[in-house]
Amino acid sequence: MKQPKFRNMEEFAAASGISRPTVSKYFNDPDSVRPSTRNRIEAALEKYDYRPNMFAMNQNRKLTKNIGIVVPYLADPFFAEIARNLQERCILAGFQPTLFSAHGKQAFENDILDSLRSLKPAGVLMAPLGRRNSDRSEIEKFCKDVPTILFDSNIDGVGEAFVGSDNVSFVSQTVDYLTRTGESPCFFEMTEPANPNAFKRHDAYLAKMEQLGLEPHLIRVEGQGWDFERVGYLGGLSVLDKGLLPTRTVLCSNDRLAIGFLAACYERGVRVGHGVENGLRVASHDDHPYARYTCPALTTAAHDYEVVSRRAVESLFELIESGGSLGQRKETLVTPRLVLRASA
Amino acid sequence: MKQPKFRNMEEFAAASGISRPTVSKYFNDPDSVRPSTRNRIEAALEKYDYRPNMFAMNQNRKLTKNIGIVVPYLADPFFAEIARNLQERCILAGFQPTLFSAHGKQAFENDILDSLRSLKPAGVLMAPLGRRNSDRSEIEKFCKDVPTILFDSNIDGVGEAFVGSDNVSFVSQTVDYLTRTGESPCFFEMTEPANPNAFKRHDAYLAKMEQLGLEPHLIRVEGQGWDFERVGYLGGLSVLDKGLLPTRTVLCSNDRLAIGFLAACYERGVRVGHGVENGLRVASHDDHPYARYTCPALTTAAHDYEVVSRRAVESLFELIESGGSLGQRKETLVTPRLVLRASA
DNA sequence: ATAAAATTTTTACGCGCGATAATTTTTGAA
DNA sequence: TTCAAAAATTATCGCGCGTAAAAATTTTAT
Repeated sequence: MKQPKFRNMEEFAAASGISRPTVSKYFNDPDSVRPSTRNRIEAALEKYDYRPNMFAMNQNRKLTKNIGIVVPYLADPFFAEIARNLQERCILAGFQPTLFSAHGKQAFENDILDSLRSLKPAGVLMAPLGRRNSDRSEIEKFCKDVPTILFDSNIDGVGEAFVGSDNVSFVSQTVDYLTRTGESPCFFEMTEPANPNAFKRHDAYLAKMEQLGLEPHLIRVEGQGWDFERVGYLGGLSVLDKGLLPTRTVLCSNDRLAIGFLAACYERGVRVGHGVENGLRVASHDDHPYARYTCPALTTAAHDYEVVSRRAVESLFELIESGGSLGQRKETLVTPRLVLRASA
Repeated sequence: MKQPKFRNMEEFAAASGISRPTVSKYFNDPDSVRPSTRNRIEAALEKYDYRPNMFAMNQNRKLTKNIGIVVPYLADPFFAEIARNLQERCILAGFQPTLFSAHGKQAFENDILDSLRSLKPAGVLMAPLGRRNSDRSEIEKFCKDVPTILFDSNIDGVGEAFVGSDNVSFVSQTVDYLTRTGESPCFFEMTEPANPNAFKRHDAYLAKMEQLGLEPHLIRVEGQGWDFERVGYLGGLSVLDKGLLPTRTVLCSNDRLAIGFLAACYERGVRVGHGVENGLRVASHDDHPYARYTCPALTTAAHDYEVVSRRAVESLFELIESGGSLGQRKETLVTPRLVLRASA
């Protein structure tokens, strides 16, 4: 059984036989004290179980050990997964990450920026709602105050760096694959996407088709918000019922749309799959955690979650160590990899 | 354009013509000052844009406005959805929620408790990893220090109250429905579930079958961790290939298992659906956000997210207002509702 | 109008820790 | 052993705000 807790650092320092400023230094950075004293402090820590008051700690520190992680929509498993990854890396580096989700709404995103300011974070990792949905001027102001790395979705010139997957490569790989193995695809997308990467993929599809000397076909379905599966499902039903598919190969802008589209195909009895007689081929982008459990399993281009999150955190630490400015805004694009499954 | 920010409350108070202690009172509880002075402060707030330093604020306050929300696994859309719901409610009530995920690991869960202590939260909403996976004694100690409401998964006697869905009712409804519309189901589950509700559902299945005078059949598949879809998929393949299904009606312990199982059925060409010739019927529990996009769409019993989150937050506020103890530990079980789709 | 009640102002202290400067001790190399 | 560099100690402030008590003011009731 451990000693009753101390009321403050003074008492703990006394009990461990070290002066308070040294203990304070230790908590700020354990490596900043001599190994022998570090051991003594850690021995006392084992014995007595004391934790500094984080409010008092952060009040006067120029730089806290807090890190903010902001995602646009946490109920999207893609963001849940990458947020988990980022959090773990921050903790391992001795920081204390706090997770925020804008839940798809600009008002929340702005509220989060306010909350973040009062956290006085050493740095922020932010995946914004995107160019069209974020309040650019607010985010810009925020990035002037707080060292911020954008990830997943870029806003030109905002933040000290950007790390994300290469949307052009996503589309290029899938279109290439589909074209080589059969008919080239039409592109299934939302008319008003919530996800900003959708625009880049749209452009990349048109460019790639032009490069290949092929005629592009866009299938644009109605719907807004973040309920992509629903949009893909309803749009899919409508497209199938009206016979609007210009090709038998469909490339969806993202996996969540594809999940809905495949559900629509199943419901209408439309067969889907690579090598399926008279079947549709369906492919997509992201490698959503559920992409391998669709029917049939989804051929898609996969984010390299591991590399994206590692690079983002590395960039942030570099930024923090540099004192808040990197001089040059750096954009890192991680190359996705094609994952072949049964759907195309 | 707003004034350059003030360095502290003193300056803001001076600029707004109110004394600092009164301003302090206002930030602690806007209703504790006279309406006329409240208006004056809020007018100044509009004009000058000042926010109190949250670290200095919380340092001496006995009770902060912080609320901790802890879930076992944020990448599970069920928890993502309910966390979102809880967060919104807390914000509306003027609290500042902070979200934590244990990522399925006991060590993380314990770390979170430590972080929470130093947040000095007014209260905590916690969905623990569960009786078998949580460190009961640690959570118990924590609940003694911090007013805590458990939700989703109960640990007997721990916390001031529990709010969750009624697992018995889940199973009772699905078994009843399946039995009335055809053959009664076998029960598809994991041998070592990560999710504690699985045990309750297991027991409820056996009890229900006994009550109906029917013979229960358990199909228990190997696998551990939180990758339920994978477990359901691999287990499904194995069961189908070995012809181990005792009945043509399968009730899965939860939707994520069912998603994997349905993928296995699809891959093996096993037809599934209500009214499908020679088809399997598959049903489940939770109404996972993706349950309507499986192939076929999943018949399931649905959590009432809305009610569970509302009740949990209500209980917490009651607990906070009562000063940290309700006297009697209250357990609230919300009744799920059957959602009929194509799979059964 | 006057007394009583409610609210605000004034004044002052303390919280727990970060930070600094001056002093003393320890370390490690010559 | 000697001495300079490195580290720890002592002493002392200040941060921004909560909080408490007493005095002054405003509001409400009579």
